[in-house]
Amino acid sequence: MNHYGFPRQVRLLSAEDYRNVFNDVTCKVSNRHMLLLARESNTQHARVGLVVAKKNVRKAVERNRFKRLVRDSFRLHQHTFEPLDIVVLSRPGLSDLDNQTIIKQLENLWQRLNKRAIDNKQKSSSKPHQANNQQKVKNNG
RNA sequence: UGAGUUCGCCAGGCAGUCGCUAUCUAUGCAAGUAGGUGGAGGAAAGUCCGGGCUCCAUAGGGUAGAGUGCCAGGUAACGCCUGGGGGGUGCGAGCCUACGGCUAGUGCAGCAGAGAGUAUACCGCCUAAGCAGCUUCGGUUGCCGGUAAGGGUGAAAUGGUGCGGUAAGAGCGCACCGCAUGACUGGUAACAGUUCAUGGCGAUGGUAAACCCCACUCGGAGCAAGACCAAAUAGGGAUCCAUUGGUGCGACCCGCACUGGAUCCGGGUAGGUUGCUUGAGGUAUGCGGUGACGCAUAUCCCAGAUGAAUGACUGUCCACGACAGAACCCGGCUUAUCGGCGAACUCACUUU
Repeated sequence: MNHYGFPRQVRLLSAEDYRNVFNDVTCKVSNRHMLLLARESNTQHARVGLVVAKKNVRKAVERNRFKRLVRDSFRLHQHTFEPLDIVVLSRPGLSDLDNQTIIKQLENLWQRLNKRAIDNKQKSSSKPHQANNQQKVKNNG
């Protein structure tokens, strides 16, 4: 088993996967240039998906660059994550940053996201009533 | 050596580590794993033209509408390219050119100016026949009249120069130049001409990216085209026969299809598969052509993703790396672009 691969299992593939995340966001982390949304995954590992709007990043080259950096950063950090479905969104001004700063910011955001996910887990385990409610919502949606 | 013109080519290299994708081989029941090989551009861009391909009807006739616009050729086709002609521009190599028709018709033209299209009499020039005034009786001034040579206005004032001619002038006449028309010669043609004849030239001003006329071209929609598999949902769908009425075919008409009856049973939204890369293909050589390009032979297979691959990091070298990312595929055009290299040619200067 390769520890730092990026196969199809760790990506969000269909429109349905994305819809699930957007409809039921449990963790939300952002800075000036990007926004991360996440919810608990149905799988045993973390998965990632990308939404880069043409409005925010005008040039195709820049969009590709950002996507590649996110994928690479995720690939290298994937085993530190809780099992989450994560969507990374772009914000305006992203194309002005160089590779180094984007990677640094991503590492920071990964950590914050992970921490929040763990906090949520502890909360739900300490209050089983609330956890049941969440379970119900999931089943309905 | 410097300045410039045209054409062509390249688009950081090398090594290591970790990845992605397609494919081949090995292994495995399978998921996969290991190894090999391929993996963005000259513009992939804008979507401005032209094709292929697919469906609509097998896209046929006419009208409307749109496009193109010197000539010839190339091409699958073009609004592209090549060669040639005319015009403009540069000392030159070259570059630019929306370059059919206003002697078919209709329309348009600010300011200035007397007059701007059936041209015009403001100043000036001429005239003393007629009328009127003045008069030293010679004339002179005004009206009437002639005149487009001179001034002035304008982007533009209806051939130019010279001589004759005249009251002053005028193609009014003549010579030369220009122009037009018709021959002739050369050229496939556009067109050209130290050629000939005819015309005095207020013929025939400009504007057609003004309507328009002429010639030629064009059916529409697009890979989210279309085909197949197929949860859900709805109750229809396919084939044959018949051709009065109704509906549809996305400019309109002609025209064509469907609706009716009989027989048969599947239907098709989410999602998936396919279309999807072997092609008007590249490279080399030879032949034909001024050239665009064509033909022949040999050889090569050179991205095919689909939440969307072709990257990140480190080291190193140097000229310190621009514009920028395929999405059905080609041919162009246009726009963006750090720089580097090569070839041919032009001009200037120096040396021999």
